[in-house]
Amino acid sequence: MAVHGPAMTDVARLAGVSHQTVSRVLNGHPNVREQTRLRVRAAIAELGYRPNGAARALVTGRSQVIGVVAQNTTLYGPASLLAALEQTAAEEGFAVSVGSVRNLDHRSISAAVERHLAHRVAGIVVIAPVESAGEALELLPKDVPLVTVDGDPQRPVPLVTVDQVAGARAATQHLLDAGHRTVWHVSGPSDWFDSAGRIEGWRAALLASGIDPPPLMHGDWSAASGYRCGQMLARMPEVTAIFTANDHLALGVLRALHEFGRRVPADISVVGFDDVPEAAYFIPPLTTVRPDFDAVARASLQMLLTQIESGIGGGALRQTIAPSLVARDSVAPPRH
Amino acid sequence: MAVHGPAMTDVARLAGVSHQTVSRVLNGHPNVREQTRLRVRAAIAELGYRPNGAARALVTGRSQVIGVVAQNTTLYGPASLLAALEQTAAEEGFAVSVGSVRNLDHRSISAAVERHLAHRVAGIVVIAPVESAGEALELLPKDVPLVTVDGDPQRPVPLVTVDQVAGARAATQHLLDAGHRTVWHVSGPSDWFDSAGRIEGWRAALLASGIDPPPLMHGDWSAASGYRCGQMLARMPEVTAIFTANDHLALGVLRALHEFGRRVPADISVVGFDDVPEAAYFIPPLTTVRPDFDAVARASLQMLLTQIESGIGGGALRQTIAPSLVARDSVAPPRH
DNA sequence: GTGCACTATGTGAGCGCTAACACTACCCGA
DNA sequence: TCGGGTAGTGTTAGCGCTCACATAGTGCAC
Repeated sequence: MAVHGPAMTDVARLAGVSHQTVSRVLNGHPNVREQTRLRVRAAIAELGYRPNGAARALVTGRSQVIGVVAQNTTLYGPASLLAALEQTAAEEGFAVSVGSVRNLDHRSISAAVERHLAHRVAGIVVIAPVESAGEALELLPKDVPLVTVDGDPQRPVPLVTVDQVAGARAATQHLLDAGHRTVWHVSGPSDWFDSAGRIEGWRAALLASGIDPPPLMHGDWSAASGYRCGQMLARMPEVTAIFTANDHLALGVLRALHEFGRRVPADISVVGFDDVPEAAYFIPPLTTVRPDFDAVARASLQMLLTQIESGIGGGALRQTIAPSLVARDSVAPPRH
Repeated sequence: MAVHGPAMTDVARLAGVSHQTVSRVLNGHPNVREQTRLRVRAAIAELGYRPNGAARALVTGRSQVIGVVAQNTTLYGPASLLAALEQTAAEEGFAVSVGSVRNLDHRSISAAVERHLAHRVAGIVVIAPVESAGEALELLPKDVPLVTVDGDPQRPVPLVTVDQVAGARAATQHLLDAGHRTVWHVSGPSDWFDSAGRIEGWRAALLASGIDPPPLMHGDWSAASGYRCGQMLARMPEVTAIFTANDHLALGVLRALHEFGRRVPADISVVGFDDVPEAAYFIPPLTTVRPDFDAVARASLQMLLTQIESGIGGGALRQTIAPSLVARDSVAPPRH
């Protein structure tokens, strides 16, 4: 099938040069006469020549592909990150190959990475938001450029992450500033670093104001679990402010409060995290924390490219992206 | 950098056979003695040998990679589709390379496809929900396996699509069955086939009941546009039933209705489309239409693999996946 | 002019693999 | 007994490209 397109030698013949000169033009080498360069380009255009990435990958040992390992690319955060990563990579001339995994356990991660290595990817980005992923990463070959996103801050692996702690602190402080005596927290799954960071920031903000944190409510990112937690919180008259670990949890909480007749923000204020596009259209519009996924993508790709170019695998760089608070209508002072 | 791993010859040497025998074992060829096969496998395991995909792609002219072209992989539909596609492809031993594009115009699509072709992908899946994408596809080389998802039903290109018409008809009929005199529709962007199909289904259901369709409200998939349309609909006392082209539009509509004091479903019933995970936690829980993304992914991959194996590029197959209605609390009979 | 740096281009090898074919046993029926 | 299949394996030739090196041409100091 597939009539093989023209190869470099065909271009060379048409342009009246050697294949090597064509290669030089393609790779932007100096020491090619302007006139020759033009002739080669013309031949490329005329033949519709397209360089064969596989051949290049074979000889250089690296393809212009970046492998991404992620778990649930349907969630808003991972999906945004993936899209941003792809966009940024494309600008740098890299393609992105996705290897999604069902679980972020040792075996799954290793298998996904192996698959990427078989294709000789130039580097790998692992979106590894849970504890179990960390172990796998340390056992990986050290000679392949690797960056983790939202991974374990404790591990000696290059890491780019949203500053969960700062974001959560800002959210909590925002509620305290509005006059609330304390802030309740509906968290994400306990094994996610994102959750842990948000819990930590929430706790820190309260402690900094001399407030003893109230009991933590555990959710799992889903609106369903937010709803369940919301049903409990709605029945507690002393609750006036809730910070949820993401917007979907907030949605569930909002509905539970609505059902119990607790008005937001008149009776209870709510702050979310993520700023999903719909957050502005919740009832009421949700005040939330917006992580900058583009910045995360740019930073991780930059880190990866540095490794690729310098030929280093696995330094221990670290970069943190500060999120910003987006104030909407779901926060108001408490009524006494 | 990257210490090159062992090659096939290394395995061959260790196993005491020729590299060709190793190749045969790897590719599951017959005519290899069981004992030899075992010896080779042992050598592979001992060396941690991993076949070089680039070399294979070079010689066969096709890599074990499927390219996907999509626009906005942050939207729930495309994201789900992409994830499902990746999952299914992995099961078949294929990797998925994403090439997202900003616009679905001729040039962008072609460029993305070109990028995939440069990597000699085995096949391409284009998620091409708008008119302008169609043109680009017809001009593509005919010798590369290609499947479009949610594309133009009119074009002679293999296509897998959700049955938008049937879904919309079911949604509309569901509202009529509840006793509503007519159903208003907030549509998606007019250049999307998904929109067109949903409009068609809505119209067909009304006409089948002898109802003259009311004016169409144009949205753009976003909650923001749903909100704007909702503000108009909320002020029209005769409106008792609304079908929105997706759940996010419904969310915007719900908020607008809420602000105007129109209760859902007591005063107005609403039905969405997509069944995003949060739909069950809208206020009230949203009745909606659920497309089966997994089925779409499976069907398109199957179609692609058939082409790849048979060496045919571009037949004109067509497959339609029926969506299902998910009834929740946002629909009730009208009050007289 | 000779030597030498420097630019512009060509030549040859080989990356790791598969496809085509060659070769060696061995078994079988005539 | 011998021709001819067939299972199991080896040999060779590239796929299209980059890298290292070889070669020609140019400018310039001595």
